[in-house]
Amino acid sequence: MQEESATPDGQARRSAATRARLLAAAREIFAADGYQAASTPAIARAAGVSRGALYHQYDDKAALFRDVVATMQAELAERIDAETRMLADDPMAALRTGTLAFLRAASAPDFARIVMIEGPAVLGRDDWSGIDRAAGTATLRDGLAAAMAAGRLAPLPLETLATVLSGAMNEAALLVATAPDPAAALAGAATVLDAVLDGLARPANR
Amino acid sequence: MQEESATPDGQARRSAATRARLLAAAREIFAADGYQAASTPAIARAAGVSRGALYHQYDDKAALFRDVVATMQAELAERIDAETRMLADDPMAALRTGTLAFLRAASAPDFARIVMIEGPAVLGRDDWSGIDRAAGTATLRDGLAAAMAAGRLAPLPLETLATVLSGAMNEAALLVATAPDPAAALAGAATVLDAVLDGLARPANR
DNA sequence: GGAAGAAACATACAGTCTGTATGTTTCATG
DNA sequence: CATGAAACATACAGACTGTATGTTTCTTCC
Repeated sequence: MQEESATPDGQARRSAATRARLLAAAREIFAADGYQAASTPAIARAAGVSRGALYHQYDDKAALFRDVVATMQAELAERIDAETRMLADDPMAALRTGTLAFLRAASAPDFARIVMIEGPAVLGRDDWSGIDRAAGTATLRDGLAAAMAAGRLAPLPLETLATVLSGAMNEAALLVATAPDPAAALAGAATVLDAVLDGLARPANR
Repeated sequence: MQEESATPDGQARRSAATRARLLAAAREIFAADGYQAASTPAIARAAGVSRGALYHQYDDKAALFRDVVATMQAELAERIDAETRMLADDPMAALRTGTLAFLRAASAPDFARIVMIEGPAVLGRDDWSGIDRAAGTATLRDGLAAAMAAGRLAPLPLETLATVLSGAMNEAALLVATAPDPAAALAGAATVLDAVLDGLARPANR
């Protein structure tokens, strides 16, 4: 039933393999050099394919970058989902756990630079928001909706709240990513974000 | 005693004039096309100077962009300062007023794109944070420190709190900037941000 | 007031990159 | 196995950035 590990032989497999090589190489080079300084010759060389193969698989450099961003966002969402799935009955606990999981994953240097710093600039704010809403913020929005429905969270416009909190969490992750002492920074960021959530929380019986 | 309007004649005035022309032209073109697509030939042409003049005044394209960002940040900080200066005795009111002033100013399309979206990507996160800390976030941090000192705000690590709230406010401004109904979006964003601040507030007598 | 030096500006050039156009190999299919 | 298409490789045109070199304008000092 799985479609990924089924190793579809032939051209499909060939294409998938080069795309995978390009994705891995691009991710590394984009993270190290930034979008603008990452040249397509360098990426193709690192991937072990020609530049022609790159332009056959992707419309342009931005499309390759977009695929990298979408892949990383999907990986992150999956990871957070896995950590919060078992907490469906306690929405506030799920939010707190999800926040911590997000901080840990999103503060990885490559994620911070590629997805959060360069993503909006390269893809444009709208396109980037679409990817983010489909992956990262979706999880957050669902969590907030659940908490609000359970009366554990102050009633506020959901989309706006999700966006604002997402911004706060992104900035916190970037802070952790560049901190000299990441562990301490992560603890501090978690404390502040928990305080923000607490401030918006409502007691269980009301 | 004024040094700006004193029209320093000669070469200093000549340089200042070309820099001003370049700044204005660059601001417009960066806002319209983005950093990457904004070519130095186009900027020089729009400013009415040669490309040589541009490279004489600035080390490279990024330095010109940096000057644009710093100028816009300084303008914003000055504007917020002016609106909150008279509220020094009520720190929470100053924070709320400042938030609204920030949302109004930072949701201008050119500010959103140049300073908030492209700034970190072009200048690098650290350099951008330095400019932001010197201008925008400084005002916020001072306001938070005052409120905390007065016991009106939950005691939290100041720098982290300022960064996190700054992220929330930036994201809110971007939301307003691209909203179909900016007035409504601004009201919603202000409501959410006020709720966040309220959640962190402490009663006056304690 | 004029000559020497520096600052501001303009032009020309080298190197690199992006995206496309054209050619070649590998695979699918009847 | 021959035909067509997909995947890949190479060659090319156009554009841009940053620098090097040349010219004009101002300053300064004798």
